Amino acid sequence: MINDIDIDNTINSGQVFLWKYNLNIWYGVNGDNVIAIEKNTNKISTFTHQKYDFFRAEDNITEIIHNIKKDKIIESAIMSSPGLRILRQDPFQCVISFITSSNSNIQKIKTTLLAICNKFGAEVNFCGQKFKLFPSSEALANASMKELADCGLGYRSRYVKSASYDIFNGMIDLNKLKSVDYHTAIDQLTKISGIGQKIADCILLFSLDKLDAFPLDRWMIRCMRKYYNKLFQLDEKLTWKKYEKAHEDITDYFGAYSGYAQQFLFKMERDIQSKKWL
DNA sequence: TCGGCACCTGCCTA
DNA sequence: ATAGGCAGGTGCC
Repeated sequence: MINDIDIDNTINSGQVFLWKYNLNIWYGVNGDNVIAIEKNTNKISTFTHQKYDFFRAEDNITEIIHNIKKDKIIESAIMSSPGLRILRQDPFQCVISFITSSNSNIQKIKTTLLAICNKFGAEVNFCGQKFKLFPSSEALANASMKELADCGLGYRSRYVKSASYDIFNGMIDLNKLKSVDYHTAIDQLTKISGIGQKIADCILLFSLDKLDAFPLDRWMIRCMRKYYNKLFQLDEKLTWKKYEKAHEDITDYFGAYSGYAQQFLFKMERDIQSKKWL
């Protein structure tokens, strides 16, 4: 239920970038919607009023935690971020967000995504404030390389443009990926230029309901090597095959909700290293 | 397959 | 304060 969710822990766990905090309320852009949630009361209001469980309040968190709690390490990760949830984001925004995230950092990702919204997104009024919505795939597919580069995308500009085009013209149907299994979905997503295994895992976990996705980024690889070197052997740098193998071993261990385990561990490790969030 | 390397550029740190 | 290295990877050879 919604009151079990800790908004600070959830927003500040590296899943989303277009959120800001003001006067006890968190505001976030999600596709063509803006979501406001009051801290402490967790009272939600949205721009479009559409019914959409963004915070995954309907997840049976008790069962999920019971499932993933396999050892002392994950147990302490769960304890240190109570109320942390996986979010259910707008798929297209999620795709662009994580293409943008490659070889970058949270602060810069946020700056770049804000620039993209400012340049291409529709302006709306909500809660007495102005917001820029996330642009459509059509808008970004038609953007010029210079316009995209001006947002700070750098060499990722062409990835954003071609991914937007692939999605706009229907070559990739993101919503359809919600109803296929993990492997089918990851095969489809990694066809998109600029999306490798790690970014595909993020998209699957954060927007396409694949709770068994376990993104293995630099931080998670470091984390698994630090705490789980007895259980899994993974190199600093993973080849395609080694990523697949590690992912399989890890999800065999943590189970169907491995993605939640990943999020707790990721959050814990970044907090230990005092890394900044939003 | 695997390993090595280039890559935009804003942010952070020494 | 300011220059230089680095950052939640990926594609290409």
